[in-house]
Amino acid sequence: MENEIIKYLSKYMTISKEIEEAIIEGVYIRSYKKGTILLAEGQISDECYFIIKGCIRSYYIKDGNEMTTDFFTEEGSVTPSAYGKNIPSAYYLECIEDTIAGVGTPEQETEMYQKFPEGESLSRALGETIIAKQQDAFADFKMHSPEERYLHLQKERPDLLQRVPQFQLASYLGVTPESLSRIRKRLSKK
Amino acid sequence: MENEIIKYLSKYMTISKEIEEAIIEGVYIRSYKKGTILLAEGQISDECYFIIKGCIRSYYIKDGNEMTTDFFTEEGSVTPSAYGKNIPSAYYLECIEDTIAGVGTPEQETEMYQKFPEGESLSRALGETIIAKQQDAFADFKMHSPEERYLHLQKERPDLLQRVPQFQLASYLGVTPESLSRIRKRLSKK
DNA sequence: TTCATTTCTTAACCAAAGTCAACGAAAATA
DNA sequence: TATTTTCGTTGACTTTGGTTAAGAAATGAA
Repeated sequence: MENEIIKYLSKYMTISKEIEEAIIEGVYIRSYKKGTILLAEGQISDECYFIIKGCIRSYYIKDGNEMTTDFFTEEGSVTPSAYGKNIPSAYYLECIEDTIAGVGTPEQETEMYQKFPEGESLSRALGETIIAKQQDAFADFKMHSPEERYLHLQKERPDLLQRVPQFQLASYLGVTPESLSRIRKRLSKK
Repeated sequence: MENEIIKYLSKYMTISKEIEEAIIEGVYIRSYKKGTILLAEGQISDECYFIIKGCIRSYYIKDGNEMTTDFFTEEGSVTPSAYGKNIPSAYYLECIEDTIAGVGTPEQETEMYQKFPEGESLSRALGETIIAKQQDAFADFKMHSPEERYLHLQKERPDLLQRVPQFQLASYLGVTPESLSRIRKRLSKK
């Protein structure tokens, strides 16, 4: 299980044996039932997750409606924006499938940084990559119509169309469930 | 001038006298004429900016049209997503006003990290803050109609409505210039 | 200042998305 | 399994935004 985490991190920098061991020691593995709320709006967040198996959804609640902002699946990491900051979270994190994840805490992170300062470079590099990806995703969103966004999702993350309820995909794509249904109908006729 | 940078960074962590001096030594101040392209699509980016005075716009070009993704003004920092990564930039950076900025380079940064490892914590903290802000902005965008987004902009960054051409605001808001014109007309009648 | 270019506004038309409501299908739960 | 709730689809209607085109206003350059 921990190997998955090392594999993931290796994409961003060379992981020494020592760091590898520190990570394996520090991170603990947990499993959650489908429907588990990992973080609720207003809560202080003190955990971040690395998904080994399953799917986590992040969403806001606006006017009583859920507004899905992202889906995280295998090999994805979820760091709540309020993580370790002692400020209440603006959004929810929910396991929409039975999920197994590596769980990290600020304490464990700080401890690791003290032992291995290189860890901080890693976090920084990872953070920069996330920023770049988010910028691209946002620009892409603005540049395309809902229909184009659906097609793009179909191409890039076809698994989501299978494993995620449609009304959650709808808000993720920035349309109503009715619209998404119509988009799918329109596309199936081509 | 350098004081502005220190003031900005102080929001995110305590800056010791030593770091302060290192920053002042390392960062150099430049001024750019309105219209200067700081970074073009396809270019390798090796500079990041801290705006002391002026305005920088980031935009993609899609089907020959400019697609504005952000405006950075006084006390804002601009780190191209490809900064220091040796990969070509996906977007442009342009000064849309005469601009004075502090300029940082990867070399200078690395040098600073070696002298002051705390600098890395600072970068990390700053990066996390940027990620959180981006997430919120993206969620907000999806949650609101173009009209609501315009009102929000009017409330949060009223200066932009004055200093930025409307067609650039339009793509930033995710609508055509014609639509933005109509939205403004609609709102003026209330 | 004058001329040319760019930007903003308006109008007409069309396509797409939002809204409201109804109904059947699927899934969760007792 | 039966019952209840949630989810997905469809239809009718309204609102909004995209497109195209034209002209007015502002901007910048000669």
